[in-house]
Amino acid sequence: MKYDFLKIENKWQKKWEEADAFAAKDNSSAPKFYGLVEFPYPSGAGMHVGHIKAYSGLEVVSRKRRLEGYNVLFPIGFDAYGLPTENYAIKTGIHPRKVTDINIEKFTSQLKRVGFSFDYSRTIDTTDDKYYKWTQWIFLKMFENGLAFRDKTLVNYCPSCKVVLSNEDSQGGKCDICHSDVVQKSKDVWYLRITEYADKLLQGLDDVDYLPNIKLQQVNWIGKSRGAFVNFTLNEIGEQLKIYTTRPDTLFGVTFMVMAPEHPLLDKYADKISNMDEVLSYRAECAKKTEFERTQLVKDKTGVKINGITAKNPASGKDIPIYISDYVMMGYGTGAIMAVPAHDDRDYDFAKKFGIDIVEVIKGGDISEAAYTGDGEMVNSDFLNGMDNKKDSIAKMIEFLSEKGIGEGGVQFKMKDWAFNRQRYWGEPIPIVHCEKCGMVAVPYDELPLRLPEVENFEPGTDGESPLAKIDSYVNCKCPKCGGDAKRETDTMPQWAGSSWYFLRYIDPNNDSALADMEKLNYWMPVDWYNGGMEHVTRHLIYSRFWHKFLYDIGAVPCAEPYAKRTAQGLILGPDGVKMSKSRGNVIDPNEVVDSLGADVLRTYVLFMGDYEQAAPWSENSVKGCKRFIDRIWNLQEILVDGDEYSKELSTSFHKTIKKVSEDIETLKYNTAIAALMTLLNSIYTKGEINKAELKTFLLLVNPFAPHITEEMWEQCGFGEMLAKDGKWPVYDEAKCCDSEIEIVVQICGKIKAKLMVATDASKDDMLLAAKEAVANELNGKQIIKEIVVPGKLVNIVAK
RNA sequence: GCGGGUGUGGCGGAAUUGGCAGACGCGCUAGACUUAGGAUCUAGUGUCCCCGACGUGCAGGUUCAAGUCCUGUCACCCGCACCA
Repeated sequence: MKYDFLKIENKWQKKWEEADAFAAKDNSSAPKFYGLVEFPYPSGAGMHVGHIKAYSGLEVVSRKRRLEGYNVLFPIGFDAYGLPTENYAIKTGIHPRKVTDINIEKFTSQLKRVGFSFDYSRTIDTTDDKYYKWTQWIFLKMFENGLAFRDKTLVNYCPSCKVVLSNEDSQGGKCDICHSDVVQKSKDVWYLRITEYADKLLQGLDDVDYLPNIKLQQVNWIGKSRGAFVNFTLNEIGEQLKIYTTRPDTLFGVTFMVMAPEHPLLDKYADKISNMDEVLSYRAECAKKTEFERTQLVKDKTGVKINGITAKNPASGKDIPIYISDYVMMGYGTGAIMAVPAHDDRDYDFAKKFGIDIVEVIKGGDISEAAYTGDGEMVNSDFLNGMDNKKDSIAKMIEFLSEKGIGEGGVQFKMKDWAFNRQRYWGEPIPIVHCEKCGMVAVPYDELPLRLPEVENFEPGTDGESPLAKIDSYVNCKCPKCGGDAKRETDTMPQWAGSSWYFLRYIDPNNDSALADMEKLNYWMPVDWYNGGMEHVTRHLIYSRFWHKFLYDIGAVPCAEPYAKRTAQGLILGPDGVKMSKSRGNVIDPNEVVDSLGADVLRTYVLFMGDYEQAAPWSENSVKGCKRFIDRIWNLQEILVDGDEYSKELSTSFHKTIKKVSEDIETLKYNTAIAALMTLLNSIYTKGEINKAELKTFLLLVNPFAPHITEEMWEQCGFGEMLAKDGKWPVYDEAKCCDSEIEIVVQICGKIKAKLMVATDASKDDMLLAAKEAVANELNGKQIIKEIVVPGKLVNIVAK
């Protein structure tokens, strides 16, 4: 009888739903497992095969855990605020709320058709006011604690999307949404002081089990460096110019200084600078450059010498010139540097171009040719001379600076504060009121959620103003503090807000008095295993860890780190080996695969196609292999015989496979787990029959990958009503994992000469004896020099 | 430039501590069944000068034994990028 996958998959999806088969229990004494997958943005295009792969990994783990007796929380939700929906609304005039609801419904039905065992009763939607009430609550807590603040600074601005972008959203100088060039613009923006948590975010990595490359990316992103802050006296005005350096050992080699073009000291002492007009025009030129242009012109240094102000090298006492150049950024360190051309490539290029002295202070290179950035013995450095630059001179110099009161050791981070507002409609309203008398005032907690008002026109203003600014009834309000006339903040939060704490809400999705109940948090947190895309490792993952650490500090959550373990899946490429994209026309629609081959085949294939963590191309042919696998499982019913224990012939294979599959699922090696199941299936067909005990185990092992067919066969064979309810994950006996006899290889000088069977527990001597007998002819007349015996593997005889 | 990763048949990919390279799947070849086969089943399938030799990007090295360890080198991919 042919396997009617459409009918049977539908049948079990309904049964699971009716039986609430995958609901997590809140008051359970069973051990818990919290598996988390990155919740999707419900785009109009519907699900992508990438989603299937991302969810299938932990889906398999979750199903296995349930069979092992765990109380499993495996939830799903929707990260529904964001630009695509808003842009669609602008284009079509359909309200984003409506678009979002339609898309969520579409996604949900697609997820269910794949048979994912999510607990749908806990589904959350970040745009639901019951949810964003708590997003706003967290924001207010941060505001209260001085972590949310407003500042006028240069921001990354996308002229096309008309929004301010965070550094994370404008990597490479391109807008993350529309990919046009980002420009620098001075604007009043909201920031979250994530830098305050830089050290905690770094240290926390020691306590979690993330893939090494994920950790590393976070470490690099946080970018901690050790060095020193040094004050250089400006001769003509007596003021100090503070710099940051990681190389205090080279202080004697400082022959000039460079300030960022935007440095505020320039404006303060404009009257002392004789060529201020030149300075201003250079500054204007830099502001016009996009981030992209600034990084493109890496080689060619530009700058202007500041006439009228010089600095004093605090070590050598020499007077040195000051320049401005856009190779120094206002956003890192202090916005000014000490330049050591002999030992820094950039300073070297600049000095060569502007004809500045180059003084060697570390031996080892040829500074007439290039900067020497290696280590070596200190020279031309007074009290440091003769020392090793790495070992002693840094400490010595910092000591010298502290004594003189002109500097101290310190650290810097590459990570910047998080620009936390967007001039857009479809986002969480920032619950702040601007009052002329009281300044910025928080909306009282009991007025949350501050609901997003209805608007006619979602288009942002040309001046980068939020659409909310056009709604007088929203903007004009009373100050919660003094009761006087005030205006509401009209910017909204960025998309990353709602996703920064969603995993907490799954634990208690309907709570109206707290973001989640503490007792439940205590039971479920932390997330035991979080899987998602590599692309979120520097943004979402850092942001959410930051929020969580803050919530921990104010006592709202019970643990310091949200995710105990984090993994990432590789991309599914198009059949042409290139990243799937609509424009390339190489997109595979998971729904079509479900329709034509079935959900079990789709699920199995995305895990079988290659290394889970590596990118792999979709293959229309290969997927058929998984279809055959599923069909062959169905046909096992034709060779089913009675029997309540494993047959002699297959016992070892079963124990081995249970072991292999159990272990591989825990280490993301789904491809080899499935391969082992295929191998076992082949052995069964070779034998020609399978007994009930064997089939039961086989169905259980396959169930996490292909739940529908295994449920159906479970029922038909009378093993029980529902595998998901009454199945128990099979156990193996280590002692039964190997046969009594094993094949070993006999080598002479490393070349294979024979293969033979020996008892698994044969001694080294027995093995050697058997081996010598097997290759007696070859050894004739030769002198044996060495004999190597590896139990259970091989015998190698070295002979001349 | 810096950091990380990957190079294995026609393809996707397997290979505990160094111990039979190519598991499993696709594709391909031949056969069976069939009105038919893009269904199913059976057998075969790294290469070549095929009783033997050669084979894991390339060149060396260590070892009884190297895909795995060491040195050098090339190519591709990803992340960051004038971070002082």
